[in-house]
Amino acid sequence: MANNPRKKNPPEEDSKVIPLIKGRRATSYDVARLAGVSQSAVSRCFKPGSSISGKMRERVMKAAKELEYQPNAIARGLITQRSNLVAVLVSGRLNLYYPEALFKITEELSAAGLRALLFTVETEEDAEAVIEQAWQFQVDGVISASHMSQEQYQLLEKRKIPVVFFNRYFADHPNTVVYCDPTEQVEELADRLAELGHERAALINGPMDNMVSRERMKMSKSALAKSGLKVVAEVQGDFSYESGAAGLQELQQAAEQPSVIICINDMMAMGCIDEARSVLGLNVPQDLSIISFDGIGMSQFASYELTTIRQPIGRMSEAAVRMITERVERPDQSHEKRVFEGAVIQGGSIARAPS
Amino acid sequence: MANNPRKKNPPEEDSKVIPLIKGRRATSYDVARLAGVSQSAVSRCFKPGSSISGKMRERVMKAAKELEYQPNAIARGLITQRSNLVAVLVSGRLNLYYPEALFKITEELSAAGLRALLFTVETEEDAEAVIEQAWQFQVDGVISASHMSQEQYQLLEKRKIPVVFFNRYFADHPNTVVYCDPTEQVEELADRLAELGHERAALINGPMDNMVSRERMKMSKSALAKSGLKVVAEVQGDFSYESGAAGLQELQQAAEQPSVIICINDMMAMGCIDEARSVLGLNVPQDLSIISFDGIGMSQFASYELTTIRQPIGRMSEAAVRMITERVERPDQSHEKRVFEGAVIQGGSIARAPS
DNA sequence: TATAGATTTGCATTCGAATGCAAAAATGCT
DNA sequence: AGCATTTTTGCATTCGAATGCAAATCTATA
Repeated sequence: MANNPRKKNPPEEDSKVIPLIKGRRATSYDVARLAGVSQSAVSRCFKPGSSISGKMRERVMKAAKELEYQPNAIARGLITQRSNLVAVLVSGRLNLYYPEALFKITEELSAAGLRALLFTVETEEDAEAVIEQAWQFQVDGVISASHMSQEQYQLLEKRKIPVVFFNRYFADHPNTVVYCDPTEQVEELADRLAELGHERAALINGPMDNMVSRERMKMSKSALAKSGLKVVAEVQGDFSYESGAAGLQELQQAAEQPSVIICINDMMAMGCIDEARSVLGLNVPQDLSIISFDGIGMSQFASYELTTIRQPIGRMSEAAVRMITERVERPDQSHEKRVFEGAVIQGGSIARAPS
Repeated sequence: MANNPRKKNPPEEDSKVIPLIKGRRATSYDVARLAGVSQSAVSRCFKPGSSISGKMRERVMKAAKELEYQPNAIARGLITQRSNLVAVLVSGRLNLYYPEALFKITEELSAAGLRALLFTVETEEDAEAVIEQAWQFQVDGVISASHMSQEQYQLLEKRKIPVVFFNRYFADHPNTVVYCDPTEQVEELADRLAELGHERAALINGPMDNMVSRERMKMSKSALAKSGLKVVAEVQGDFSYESGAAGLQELQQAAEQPSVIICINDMMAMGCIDEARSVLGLNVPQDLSIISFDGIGMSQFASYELTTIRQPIGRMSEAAVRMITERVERPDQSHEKRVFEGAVIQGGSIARAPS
């Protein structure tokens, strides 16, 4: 093609005027030509903080508007080595708590001038593939609210891609984390349960390969112990509504029956409540108290009104985005772990223990 | 920098060997150098269908593995004019039906070798900004499940960015659409209601600026009329749980009370049921029947067990992705509208009309 | 008005991979 | 083996914006 504005050595034939090919997207060269300035000038106009005179800016902007020019983020990314893309890894299946966080994170990223490249990750094998994809797309950072092995994390570190973990972290490895620690609130609730005369509790846990799940289980047990409640049984679910219902059924087998059940997330608590009411014919909370974790929107629907421990998702999402932008700017700064407190939502799913 | 492998006219100083700078990401040149071949060869190895001998491929791949080389999708996008990015526009706030579709769409895109660039859009002004962003990032296409004005759509068309609408379309403008048409199912349900002795229905509508909402309202009314039911009142909500509850309260003012309420989506139906039971002390379905649209996962929780019309979200998402890939390949092919039927979920939220 | 200093502008190159074309190598055929 | 084909390979250029550096213009001062 001879019609390249940047041809370096056009031996004979000189600068044919290239009409803007109909339908072709305008480039900085097109704008430059129309405004009668250099391409550099156009570039500088679109980069805040560049040295440009008012007159020039005006001329360029006028031409840019006429051609509907917007800088090509791909080309820019190539030269600046910044894609302005952040990979967001979420797990969708089981927990409605993710969408809430996801939308918030996306909005915050957007406000920070970054775009969310969304990946769904259900297993560690998924994570493997996703990490390679993210690497190919030169993402500036990763926000992970899903599965990721330590090796996978280390690979990202080695590649100098900042990672912020959302509600999970590696204890024996420095990392940047946003986290909600509901320990105090669990203790508060355990106290409250003791006051209400409860003595026997059961747990419906989440998957044991999940950190949040393990932590919540641990803190629940120790809080219960501290308040003098006994754990009479525990079963395992997978965070889903169905597994909450199934968990309650399984608990029926226990030698000693609990008067209160701690569900490791809201979704299972809802399954548990529904099963208790509609299958076992129990009244919640009169016959059986239930508490849980997360505080997702649905948990306060009138059918459930869970007494639960809310995570401040909005603030956590904000923090995650702030942390990722900071790490993108200064990759070598030290790691940080931001821990938020939970907040008890006084719902209607606990009551005095039946006598 | 003299250490550029591609320097074109290095007059005196000749090809210094450039050590791979520690930590720098490997490029196709690094791989080429290590394997002792040309950069083109490396490029061809990573492009399926290129003419490459087995021996060469092997050598290159070995070097690539050693350097952990993965092609730079940004650079590739610049030259091929394909970013492999698809903007996905969703509205998060009100309807849990979006996350379900969003995750499915993301997975399908991924399977098709495309990445989802996620944008949350709550208003048409948002859409404006989002469209510019998507344009800057050279997205190959847009899947829109949210607000978008006809002007905005035309702007995208003019820019030759294929758009697939998810559950919305412009009637007087050709466009590519995935859509669920529950007309038959509404008629089926209306018939069923008539059989159950219902005579008076009320509607809780969604926002009138929303097409799905308007269509569902219209088809509900005509189905009810056809089956001989009278619409005694209608109120407007905003798709949210709360607005369903409020809607029911508002309906209490009506001169004639309905024995069945049609909610334009599940979320409002859930609000409506909860309000009926816990505030008005009504039994659903004995005192009041309720039907709705969407068939989101929650609608089948035991507390609700909605009789609703499910959209085949999985198949719709698949179709949306297939359509976007087709339009990316052949931008000038004619528009297509894929209409899926709904499916009645026989829940427990309707019963014989009270006498 | 001349000149030093500050500011603005343009030139040329760069980022990393893809690709048309021609040269080189491999293959088939007589 | 010799020549015509076919297949591989490499060279050079391209995509679009950013930027270091030098040239050009403007401003301030004597």
